Order: sequence, then structure tokens, then C-alpha cells
Amino acid sequence: MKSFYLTTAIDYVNGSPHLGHAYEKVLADVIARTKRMQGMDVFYLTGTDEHGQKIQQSARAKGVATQQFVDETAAEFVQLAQLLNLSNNDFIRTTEPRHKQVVRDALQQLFDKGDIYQAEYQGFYSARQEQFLQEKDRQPDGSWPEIFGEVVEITESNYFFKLRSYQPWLIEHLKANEQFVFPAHRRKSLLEFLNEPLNDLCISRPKDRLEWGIPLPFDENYVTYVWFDALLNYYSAVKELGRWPADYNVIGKDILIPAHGIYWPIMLHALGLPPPKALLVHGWWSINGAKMSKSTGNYVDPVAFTQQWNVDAMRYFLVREMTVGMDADFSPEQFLVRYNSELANNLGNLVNRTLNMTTRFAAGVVPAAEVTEEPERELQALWPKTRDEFMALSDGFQFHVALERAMQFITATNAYIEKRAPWKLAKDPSPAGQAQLRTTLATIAEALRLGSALLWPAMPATVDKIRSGLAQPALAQWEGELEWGNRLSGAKLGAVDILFPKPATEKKG
RNA sequence: GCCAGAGUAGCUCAGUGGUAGAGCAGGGGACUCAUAAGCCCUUGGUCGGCAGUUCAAUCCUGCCCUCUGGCACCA
Repeated sequence: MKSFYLTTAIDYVNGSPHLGHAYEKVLADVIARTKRMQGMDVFYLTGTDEHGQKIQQSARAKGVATQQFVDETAAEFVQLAQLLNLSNNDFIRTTEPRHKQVVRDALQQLFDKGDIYQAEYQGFYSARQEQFLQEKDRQPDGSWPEIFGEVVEITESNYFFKLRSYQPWLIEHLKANEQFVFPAHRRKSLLEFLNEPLNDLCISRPKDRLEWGIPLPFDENYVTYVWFDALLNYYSAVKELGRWPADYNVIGKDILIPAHGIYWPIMLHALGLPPPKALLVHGWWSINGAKMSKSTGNYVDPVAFTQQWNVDAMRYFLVREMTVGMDADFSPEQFLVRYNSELANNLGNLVNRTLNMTTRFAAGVVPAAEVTEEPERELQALWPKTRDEFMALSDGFQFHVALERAMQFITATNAYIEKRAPWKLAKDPSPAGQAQLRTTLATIAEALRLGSALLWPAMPATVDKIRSGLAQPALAQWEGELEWGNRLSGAKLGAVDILFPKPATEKKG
């Protein structure tokens, strides 16, 4: 069985999850479930990034122990994963011993190898912000902004990783592997960035400035810089499982350069490990057409929103609305449009009328199809076309179009019902009419079984509910499930609650 | 400023070197199994602008305009 390993970025537990976090996890989950449906042995990793100065500061500001602070915030992300029905195989936290050990081993290895050296770093330091400043932080007149307080030039000793010496290798790797970054234009911008010489990466922080981190194994007076620590999670989680390298590291566009596009492949290469096979870089969500911002209230709480509606509706919307790699806009109005027209009216209603008619006209048992005439031929011909296009689009991460295609098949099934008008056939006592009626009911049920199977990665719980109504087991994989046939003949259909109930009032509230 | 992306029907987006497409919204109609859902028909665009290549460009090339994002650590 082909194995497939993908990861999400691990979330920094300095604040609560927002819509972007939810999206990335759902996107990765849809990919993971798609690959499982295709018969692959998938390992899906997500987790939290828990070290660093901001976290230490936030914990102090809140007056709680740092460990307690990260435990509490990490719990929110674990809950989000559960709420979104993610199929992750593991959830790694960078404060776990299993991770810390891998980081320390990696640092020691690089140190022994001579890829890490100690040097003096000179710069302007703001004690109030506890950070080094850069020239771009200066105001036009050369002074430092008030928020930094007193700024002094200091010299500090730190450890540096020889990033620059691997720059030629990275450039070669990017040129030789066009699929290393998706979408393609991100690879170009990465190469652009590499036109300039890299600086070596400072990978330590003195303990008297920052103690919330992983101590350097070769100098306990320092802790590890948070990015160096965090990136290794993708490896530390599966080191013992032998699953490295990842097929995809799924990340947001903001952390491609320099973290995932430069630090990460070079770190791995220096350690003698292969880089990930590819980085999948997604875009950002705006809210109501504007940048999301908690302070202005232009914000959607993914937890509250999901609970208010329905997990699968949320998952469907996120994947249906955004083109992977591009930005998209989230608004309650647009959500409602998709929810009503595609989920409730098209899919949900098809499920409902199928079960109703089978109950009413065939005592709840799916009949065998007996005739194949123009309406059947048309729908049956559309199926393999839909399925094949859906697969190709999914493989290319074009989920927004793939889902539209699947929905078009659902629409075609609704149209088929109108052509056959089973409610009229039910009043036709002739043998031919009755045969057409039985055929119609069989055809609808089969089309629903097939069409819904495509929707499983995006809406697993919903699809399994539909399948339960069709007396089918939960879907395990697509193999053998996507060919038109008559396996539902004789199936005693069960009841299914309204899948996507309409909101009480359609006006926005 | 530099780099990248986007610019196609009211909205969200597909798409192709050869007389422009879908969904939603809008208009009309027939039906009733169904979540007043679904189905059929339909209004609507000089495919950002200019020039070029070509028998032919929305799709190729060049220039320009507008919007968005990034420019070193926030998905």
C-alpha cells in the first residue's frame, strides 16, 4: 500500500484559533481523507507550537505558569480538531519530551558537524519589547518609536546555523524539483528571494532573556530559537515510524519565506535527511471583504460558527469557496447562499425525496432497475464523466471545482426525477408504467449512493448518514464503490433526519 | 519602489488560438415525491485598456491601468 504523510503547520498557542487555522486543518483533512479513499496508507499530523518569547510574555501577563498557559491554549486547538472532525493520526505539542529530544539530538549533530558556531551579535535592543530592532523599525528621522522605550546598542553572544553555506544546494533543489512548491508561482518567489545571499540563522536565545524553550545540548545557558524548534515537529512525530519525508507540508503563504521554504529544507539537508517532497501553500481568508481583525470586530469564531451550523456545512464551505493557493472571502451571507442552494435544496432535498418516494411507492425497499431508456442512459453516462473529472480535479487540489462537479451530478439526479415523475408513474397501473416506476426509484438511489461517495472527504459524517439511509455501511474507500450497478436492489431504507435544516429566518441576524 | 497574484454576465468563479460558460441572484412557465424544495425556459458580458504576432486572440507577445498580497519570521 502506498504510504502518504501530510502535515499542517502547528499553531502558535499564543491566542485562540481563528478561521485561518480551521481552514488549514480542514483542507489537510480533505486531502488526507481523499488519499485514504484512494487506498493509501495515510498519516495526518497536526499540533501546536508552544515555545518562544511571546508565549512566555502572554503567560506572565496573565499571571499563570507558562506550562499551564500552553496547556490551556493547546486544549483549545485539540478541541477545534475534534469539533472539525479531523482525521489526524497524531497531535504533536512541541513541549512534549519526544519532540524536545529530537530537537536536542539534531542540534548536537549539527554542532558536532561544525554547522553551528558561536559568534557575537551586535544590534539595537529594546528592553521593553525584549527584542532586537532592525533598521526598518526606525522612524524617518532616525529615532526609535515610543513603543520600544529605551533602545540601547548591545553585543550578545549567540549560536548561528550555517544557512548560507547550503544556499547553492537549495537553489539547485528548487530548480530540479518544480513540484516542490504548490502553487507554482510560490516557487518562483522563493527563488527570487534566494537571489540575495542568506544570512546565517541565529538559533539561540540567552536564558536570561528567554527561558521558555529547549536548552541547547552543548550550552545550557541558551534555549533554542522557536522556529528551529517548531519546524522539526514534522520529523520528530514520525521519526520512529519511518514515515519521513512528508509528501506535503501544508502551510499558509505567510510562513513559506523564509521558514518553510528556506530554513526547513536546509536544516533537513544538513542533518542528512531528505526535504519534504512538497510544500502546499494556501491563501488567506478575509472576512466580509476586509482583513480579519479581532480589534475591529471583523472576525469569525470558527468554533462558535461551526457549532451554530453544522460541521460538514462548515467544512464544505471552506473547501468549496477557496481556490487552494489563492485568497478568499468569508461572509455569513455567502455561507448562507451555499448552505441553502447547494447543501439544503440540492443535496439534502434529494436525500429527503428519495427516501420519501421509496417509502411511499415501494414500501421502503429499493426495487431492481428493469428498463434502460433515454433518461437512464443520460444519467448513467454522466456518472463516469463526473467521477473521472472529480478525481483529476482532486488530485490537482482543485477541490472547489471538484465539489461543483459533484453537485452538478446531484442536480442532474434531481432533473432525472422530474423527467420520470414517479408520482405520475405511481398512478399508472400498466406493467410498463410500473416497471418504469421501479426503475426510477432504483436509479435515484444508485445515483445518490454514487454522487454522495464523492463528497465523503469534505463531509464524511453527512455522507455516512446518507449511506446509512441507503442501508450501506460507512465508506471505507472508493475502490469498488464508484461503479454504477444494482447493489441497492432489495435494500430496506432507513430514516434520515433533515441533513441541512433551513434557518428559522432567512434574514441575517 | 521591487516581486507576485488577480482583473470574464449584478455576485462568486470556470474556460479555450477559431462566432463566450457554470452556479447564485433577476424574469417567465409547467408540476407536486420533497426542507414553499426541485425542474424547464429566459434577461444579462465590446472576456481591464492600447498595440503587435496570426487567416483568426478573451486565451500568445509588449506596454499601460486598477485591485490585492508579500518584501524576513501572525493559517
